[in-house]
Amino acid sequence: MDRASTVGQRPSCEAAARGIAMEEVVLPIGEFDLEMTLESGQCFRWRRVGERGYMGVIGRSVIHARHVPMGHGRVGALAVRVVGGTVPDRLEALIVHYFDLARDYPAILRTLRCDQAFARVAPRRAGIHILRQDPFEVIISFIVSANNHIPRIRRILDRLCARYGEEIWTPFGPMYSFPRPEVLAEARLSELRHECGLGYRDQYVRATARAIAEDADFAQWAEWPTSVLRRRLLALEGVGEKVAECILLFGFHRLEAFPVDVWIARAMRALYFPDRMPRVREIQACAAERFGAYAGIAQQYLYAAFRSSGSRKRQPLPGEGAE
DNA sequence: CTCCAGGCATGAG
DNA sequence: CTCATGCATGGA
Repeated sequence: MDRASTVGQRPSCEAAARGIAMEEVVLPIGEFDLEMTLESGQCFRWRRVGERGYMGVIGRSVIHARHVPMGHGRVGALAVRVVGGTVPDRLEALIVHYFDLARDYPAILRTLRCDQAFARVAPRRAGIHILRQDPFEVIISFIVSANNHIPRIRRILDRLCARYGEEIWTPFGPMYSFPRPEVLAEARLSELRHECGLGYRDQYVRATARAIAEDADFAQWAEWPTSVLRRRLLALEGVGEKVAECILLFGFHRLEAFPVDVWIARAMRALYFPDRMPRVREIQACAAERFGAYAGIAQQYLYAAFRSSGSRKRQPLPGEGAE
């Protein structure tokens, strides 16, 4: 039978049209931990498939990635294939770039661990990488993240993509690209608010989408110095201090950016300000001094350590528990 | 029921 | 400049 006819209305879905027998690319990954990275709160749209697998959208490609443990060695590998959408020319290069696999995270972690307080609570293994996500997706995602729970952020973004993104067929069901700025710019507020569940953030999302859609220079933002870019981000509706840092770190790969949320404030207080709650400015100055150009990576390890250990109530700090 | 979530915009002092 | 308050929503 004619396979292509089943997706005839969507000629762009080459991977789907050819079935899922796409070749699998296997990459060495060192200490990289796919699960920790994808569950670290920097991205919201990857979803678990099976035991060790994850599926997500990178650009117009749907990627399935799974961790492959290697024999008796400590390090494993990453098995990746395209299961929908556009087939990239060089899948391996795309994956190395997206997961930042070429960077020496273990060396960075060793440097960060020179700080004794950090070393006490940080993991020994550099499992979490900073992804190279699409800037616009990160901007909208973290506007949505403000004063919100991660599970709900996920649901809101899923609905946003299903409604305004483009459908990409996969054997696991439909996936969606992230909506383009021009599309969100035209969205109806009531639809954003009630159908997508954005609540009072409806206006922030649309206004920001409009600002970016109308800014012919947006593609150049990635070339701007961090301080200039930070200013520009803060001018977007719904983007404050914390969200701007998240966008710098997760959307523009500025590894010195240091988002301070409630968890990081608790962590930094516990580590460096035991007898008082410092201001955000102090926390950032402290982070810049101690973690320098890789403050953002330190932040991710701190966030992971404190978020997972925290169930609302007073808790022993990670590291001061069982010793 | 209340409280909180990877905060922000706004207005008062 | 700093500080307090309201805010949509839904899970705990």
